[in-house]
Amino acid sequence: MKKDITIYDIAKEANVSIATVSRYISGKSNVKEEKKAKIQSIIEKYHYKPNKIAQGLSTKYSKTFGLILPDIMNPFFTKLFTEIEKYAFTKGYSIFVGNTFEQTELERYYLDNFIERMIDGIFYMGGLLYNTKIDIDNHEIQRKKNIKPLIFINGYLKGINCSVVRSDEMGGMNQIMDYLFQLGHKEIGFIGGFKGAIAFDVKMKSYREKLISQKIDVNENWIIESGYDITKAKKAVDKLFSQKKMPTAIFCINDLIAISVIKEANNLGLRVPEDLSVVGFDNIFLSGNYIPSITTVSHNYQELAKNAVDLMLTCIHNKENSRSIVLKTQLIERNSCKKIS
Amino acid sequence: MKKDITIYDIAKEANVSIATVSRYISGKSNVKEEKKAKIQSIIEKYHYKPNKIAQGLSTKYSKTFGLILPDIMNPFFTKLFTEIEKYAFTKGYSIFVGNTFEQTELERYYLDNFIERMIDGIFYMGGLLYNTKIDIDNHEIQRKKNIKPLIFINGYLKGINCSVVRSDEMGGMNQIMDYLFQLGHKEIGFIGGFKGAIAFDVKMKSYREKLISQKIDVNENWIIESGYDITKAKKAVDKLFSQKKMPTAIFCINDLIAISVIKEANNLGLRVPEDLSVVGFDNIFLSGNYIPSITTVSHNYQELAKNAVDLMLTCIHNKENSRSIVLKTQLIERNSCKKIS
DNA sequence: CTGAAAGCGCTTACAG
DNA sequence: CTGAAAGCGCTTACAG
Repeated sequence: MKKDITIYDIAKEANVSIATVSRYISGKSNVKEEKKAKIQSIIEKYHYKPNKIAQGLSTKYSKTFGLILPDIMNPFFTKLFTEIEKYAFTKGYSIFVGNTFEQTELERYYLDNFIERMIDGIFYMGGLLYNTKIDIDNHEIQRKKNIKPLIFINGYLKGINCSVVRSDEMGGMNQIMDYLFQLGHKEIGFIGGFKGAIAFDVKMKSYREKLISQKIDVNENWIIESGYDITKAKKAVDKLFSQKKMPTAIFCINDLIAISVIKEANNLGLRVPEDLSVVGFDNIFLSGNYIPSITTVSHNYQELAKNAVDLMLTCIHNKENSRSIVLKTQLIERNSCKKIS
Repeated sequence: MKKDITIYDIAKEANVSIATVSRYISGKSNVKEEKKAKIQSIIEKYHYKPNKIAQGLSTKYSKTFGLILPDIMNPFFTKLFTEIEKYAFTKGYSIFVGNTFEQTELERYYLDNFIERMIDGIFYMGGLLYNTKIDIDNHEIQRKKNIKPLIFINGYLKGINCSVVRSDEMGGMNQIMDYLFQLGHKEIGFIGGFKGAIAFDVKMKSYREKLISQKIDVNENWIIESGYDITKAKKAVDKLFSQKKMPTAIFCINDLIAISVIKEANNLGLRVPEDLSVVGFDNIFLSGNYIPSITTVSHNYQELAKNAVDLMLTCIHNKENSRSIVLKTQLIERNSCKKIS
């Protein structure tokens, strides 16, 4: 563990001031050509890298973002994280992720931790968003938002005026419903999520409106709020399957739940799509590799990430007012649904 | 974006020096009770949080770790990351992840980035480990290792003397082979990975030794090195399936490949396990939810993470010499293998 | 184009 | 138990 070499060492050996070295490295000011060459060679000689912590303290920008999400084991979030991380990296930013496991408590810790670490902005994609008791915490987030730019991805908190970048989940859900109608389904179940979370509410709204538009009664027994976690879905499925009358198709709030539904149907001797049609949401990389492959709605992950980061960057530098960016979704038709008569 | 409040503001209002505030917060020195109370109340009043960037610069410890891995979309890595992040957080550490997408180039950038960000230690679980041309880069890692503690998780680099925390993959693979033998399989294929990577070499060693111990000839046509990525497995499977003679069982280097194999078998009209037995490795959360559920070997993720972080902590503070910690694996028997006669 | 100096927000010997 | 001061490694007006 040898001593780090600093800008002083470089300056000394190059016979210039540290200011000159700093200017050369940042490229923001002109430096005489001979000096440039000299400095560069010494930098290379020692493999010198400027200390970003020191830069951060000095400039007040740490070049890091914080990312709050409820469960990075869900490939939806893993994918979004990956895309954000990849794109942010090209802009010189690194990411801290706060995996809240859907615990409000942990979310608070992370938020504080991010502030302590001088992150330049917060991407918020879950946690409280998935909690119905959000009101209590509004002021908490609100305070953070007053300190650092905060951008919601695929959701928002009531009462907080923030920029948001999101998929058109309403549109996606509408496509799913239309698709199921087109296949002849009128009896459609809805599994997963919790009331009060945007990801749920939006889809539920479409679900009800679409059914009504087809003059189909909503069967409340076919709506089961069971969260987003694959481990909790089994029970929900059993509950649905124990109904006297079963729907012919089930919409699942995400692909993980869809997998769980298909798996449990299989355990109970029902085949998908022969005996039951199932559709998911998110188009995680596994949905195409499941048996059967799962019909779902895809987000444009890359664009979501790019837009979120770009928006964050303008928020940081131009203090821009809150904006809302909505991206198209796409129905991915695969083999988990069957036409019925 | 209001002005951050600092230790100076607290000190001023409490009528003490910043040193006293600092001592109170760190808890490392005694501070008179009245002052404590006063300071505490002011801290709470302003929601003051010490700036970790400044602390880092001052103490030389940023309280962050860097984590290098090849593909966080693979639930094996997501899980390991989650466990490390969770445990490290309890110790006050945050994590930067460097997702290399198996590109040596990116790995170098991340390594440099970590150093620039003054991370206190590096967890290394992939990237170059999965690259056969590691020799070229040895000195690269070696240099980093001389700057910061570096711990390998589930692998190591030849020629680098480093601490490593790993699963007993040899033992796990032996269990798999014994299990297959016990079910009557003698014709066993091997899909995934690349020669030169530890995760592959160890399993391959067991594979060959076990076959030989049973006096079974190794059929080189049944060994297909196709990497670790689910998207690249399909071709490998097709290649194996186009053979005149097929094995009765296939070992897959990880569960993602196993999923891919089962899926492709299914596409080709073969049923698992009736027509073909398949076993994976890693016990990702999906393997129990696939159809059929997949027999695999599980790592003790939580212990792996805990041991790695604890070891890192002692490396940082006690400059301890390199150690090797090996954790037991466990065969998880599910429904992807069949007894044959 | 360049350098001396102040400042970013902390910690920690040192002296009392 | 406490404070003044130096230092961590940078950046950036300011003056030239």
